[in-house]
Amino acid sequence: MSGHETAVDRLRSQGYRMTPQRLSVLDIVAAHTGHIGVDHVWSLAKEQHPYVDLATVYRTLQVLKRAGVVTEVLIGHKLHFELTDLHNPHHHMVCSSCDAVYTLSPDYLAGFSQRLEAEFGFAPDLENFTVGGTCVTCQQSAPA
Amino acid sequence: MSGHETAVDRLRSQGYRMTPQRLSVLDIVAAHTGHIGVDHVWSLAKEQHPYVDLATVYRTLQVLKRAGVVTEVLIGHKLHFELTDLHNPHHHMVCSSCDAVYTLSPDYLAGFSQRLEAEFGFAPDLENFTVGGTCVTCQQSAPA
DNA sequence: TAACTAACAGCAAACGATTGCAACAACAAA
DNA sequence: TTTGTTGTTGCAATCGTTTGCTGTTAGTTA
Repeated sequence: MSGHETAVDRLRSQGYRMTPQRLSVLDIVAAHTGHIGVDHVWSLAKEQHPYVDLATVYRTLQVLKRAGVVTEVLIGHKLHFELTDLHNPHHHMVCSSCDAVYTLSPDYLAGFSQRLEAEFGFAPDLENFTVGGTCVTCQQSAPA
Repeated sequence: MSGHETAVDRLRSQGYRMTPQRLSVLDIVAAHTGHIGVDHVWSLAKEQHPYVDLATVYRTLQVLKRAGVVTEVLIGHKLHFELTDLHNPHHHMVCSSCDAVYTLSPDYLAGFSQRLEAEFGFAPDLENFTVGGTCVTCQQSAPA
């Protein structure tokens, strides 16, 4: 019905329980193309569970993130989430001027990641990785 | 006396004004070896200016960051700052498990940065860049 | 099926950080 | 030195996010 039995299984196998609220949040993020803001998730969740608390939405999203089911993207000062696409992994570039989000192939960071692992034993969290900076458009419209 | 005339000049040339509060914050960050948390800056600043507000400290640090005088490091959920060392630039790795901070030579990201510039015209803000992840110690003590 | 227990939801309070506003002060120009 | 303008401060309110607590519920066991 929902198409993410695997996600539910992964959650359960890690000792998490499936509650109606969690299923709802998972459905919302899964149904949304691209990243979705927390308050947007909340307002959609309230349509199904009017008494669902914002804290529950936040906690659920962190649980889903920890389980590897969703990916976190920090846009401006707000957290967004998207369904983790195992078949098409990518990182994010976010323009700190206009909040535009660009996806980035893992190729761009593979070498970097391997060097950190090899030389420092440091395992970077690249799944929830975003680089901040300034996009082309904003560089042209507001030169230094 | 303070040893950062250049920093003060840089601020003034960008249209910023030098207030006692700003000088105080700048002195505190400059006198501190390594990164220092915002609340720590505040408590030290209050010794000289008892009525200085936390908002002023935050605003001042953002001004100093925008002017390229200090560098921002996100440790856990708290902002830290250090004097930008033009002679020894570096990035930061932060362990999300134990909050340990490691410095990283710019060499590790030079290629990455150049590719983003060349292929997307995206100018990453590498000066205030931190990679999150798990350090060696925490990987060993808490295996997956 | 009923009983148990660990995890969870809702609520409210707290956290770190940012912002709007009116009084104030730094700097330049006269 | 005085004046004027514009950036800055302190204060309080607010933002987005996290956390402690208590009653509730999912999933297990018998």
